[in-house]
Amino acid sequence: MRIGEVAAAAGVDPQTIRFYERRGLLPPPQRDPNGYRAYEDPILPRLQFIRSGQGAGLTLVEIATILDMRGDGVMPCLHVRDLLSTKLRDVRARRAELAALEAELEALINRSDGLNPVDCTDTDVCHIISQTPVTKAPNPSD
Amino acid sequence: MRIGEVAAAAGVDPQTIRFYERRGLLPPPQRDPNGYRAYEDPILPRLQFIRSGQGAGLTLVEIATILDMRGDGVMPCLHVRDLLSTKLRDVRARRAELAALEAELEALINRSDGLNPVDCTDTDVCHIISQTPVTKAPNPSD
DNA sequence: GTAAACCTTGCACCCTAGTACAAGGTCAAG
DNA sequence: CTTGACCTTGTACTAGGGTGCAAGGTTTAC
Repeated sequence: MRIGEVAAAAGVDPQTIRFYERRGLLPPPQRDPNGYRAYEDPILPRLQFIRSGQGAGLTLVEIATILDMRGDGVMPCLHVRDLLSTKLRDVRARRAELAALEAELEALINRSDGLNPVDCTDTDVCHIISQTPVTKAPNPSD
Repeated sequence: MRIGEVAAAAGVDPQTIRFYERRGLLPPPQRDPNGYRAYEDPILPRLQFIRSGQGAGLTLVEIATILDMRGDGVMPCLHVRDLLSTKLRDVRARRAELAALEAELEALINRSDGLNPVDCTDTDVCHIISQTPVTKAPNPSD
């Protein structure tokens, strides 16, 4: 199979496949005499696995470590459990941060209902925000 | 005040102040004869406002739009309410995504308790993950 | 006079997961 | 023969919020 066929079958862009190869998630394939990449069927489950890993919130680097263990003949199960547990902790922590931010935003919006624009002072760029506690709330798209 | 004093007073790095200036969050200050930035006192509440905005989950670009409105003599209150409402929607959506991911991770981990490493097949890089639905769950650090 | 501590500019780099583009090679159809 | 669709490589770019470094100028303390 050529890269375009693989890409179409997996639902990704050919560029993404080359990108995964550079990142070590896909092994360098055989080449046709003209230099085109020539893939074997097992590439498809491998791409599927990468997507599943992403679905579980793993980064490409983390997925690569799993793939590398398999490549070295090591069962990655325990490593995967570790990764997933860590990820779960991260997700919970992030959710808690976002819950705090959500409450903060609600409070700000509610409070702004009672404020009048004319009360804005110059030093106080905007009185809706200027009372906000300086907690290090990361951006929602962080 | 020189940049180092402002930085110390605001609790940020001098480089950060220059960075904010380049990004349009701080106006280009006066210069001493030697070329050093010479700040006036109002720089401090402005830096404070930036930190408050960040605490409310706003990006530097969003904070800059608020500051620009004030600079143009426009009351940014309505704009700020819009930003905060949008941000609140984003945060809620992100929280929902993370809740789904959390449930997914819990399911994966629970299921892995009943799995035996020897059941891993070759195509199935790791049977814990390979059943994961391919939902586009962004990474928790997104 | 000299060393430390400050200031200036501009540029590169970090992270993630790609996407876009340029310049060229290859292959099949008409 | 040419057009179009495919392939190759390498490079740069995106967002976000800075951080780090190099190479130089200035000021302060001793």
